[in-house]
Amino acid sequence: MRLSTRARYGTRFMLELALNFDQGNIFLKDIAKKEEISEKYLSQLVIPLKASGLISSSRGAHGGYRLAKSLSQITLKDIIQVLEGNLSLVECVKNPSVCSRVSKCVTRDIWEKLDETISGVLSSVTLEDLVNLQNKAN
Amino acid sequence: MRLSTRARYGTRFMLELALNFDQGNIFLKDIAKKEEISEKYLSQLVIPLKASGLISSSRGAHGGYRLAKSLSQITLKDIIQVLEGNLSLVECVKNPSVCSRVSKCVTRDIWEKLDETISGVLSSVTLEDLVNLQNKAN
DNA sequence: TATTATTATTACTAATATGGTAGTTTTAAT
DNA sequence: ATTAAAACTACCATATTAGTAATAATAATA
Ligand code: FES
Ligand code: FES
Repeated sequence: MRLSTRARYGTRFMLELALNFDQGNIFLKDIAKKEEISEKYLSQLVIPLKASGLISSSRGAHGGYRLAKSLSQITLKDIIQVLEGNLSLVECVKNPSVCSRVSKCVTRDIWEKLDETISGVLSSVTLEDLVNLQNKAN
Repeated sequence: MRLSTRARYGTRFMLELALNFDQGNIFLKDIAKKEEISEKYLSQLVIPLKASGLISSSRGAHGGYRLAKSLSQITLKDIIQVLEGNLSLVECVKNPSVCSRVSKCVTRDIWEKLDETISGVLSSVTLEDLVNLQNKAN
């Protein structure tokens, strides 16, 4: 029950974009250095983030990445969902066909409740919140 | 971010023990059959459950497993903690030494909050609750 | 227009975790 | 002694995770 490095690194990438929201395009290279994340690995994570419309990019010199929405419109749930694929702790909660026991399985009801709780927390935290936390810390 | 089969199978094993709390020792073999779980695999999961004091066992003929505490004293958190080792979604929350960035990392605060929320839900559900849910369903 | 700096794409790989199976030994009741 | 169960030990196949490497496409600019 671990959050993948994809989700964690991706969140930190998004936070860096948020902290530099008014600076135009930011180089992936710079974020990788600042956050101590492998540049090549990070460049994989950015693909689904772009495909989902959370960020946009420009190629070539003076290229880079930027948020495609305002800080308050991007939640942790958005980011993690894109990078982990499916937020559910247990496959059969969102995809009942994988379990033959769905109708008689009490534990499934609990996993479902847990999923909803986690989603609730993640969707309540926006990039704006993270930026505010960061600023308060400094 | 998936709950392991260890945790899920183990929970179902514990639920079966709970449903038969007054029947004395229950054979692992019978639970494995009823819950459609590999007998050999399940026999690995009971080792930590026994070591943690949640269940006890008897060998030999007329042996088997039984809960070592009352239904209301065993929570899902107890069970999953034993089978997953560490409930934390992110290693550095409970073990700060693994991350060099702990002091300046805002995301860690969020992961910590999320951990607490999950623990809260899991420790609020006892085997007694599961048994009641099961009985209501039938 | 050649150069340069960036993102984009593709392919591979090492390490670890997961989800098992198989066989043997110990124990306790009959 | 026999039998039926848990306990222990060892192994294994597969999937996932985390990462590297090389190359192509693109866009600014000198
Ligand atoms: S865990 Fe899927 S139905 Fe029980
Ligand atoms: S994730 Fe461990 S300190 Fe940021």
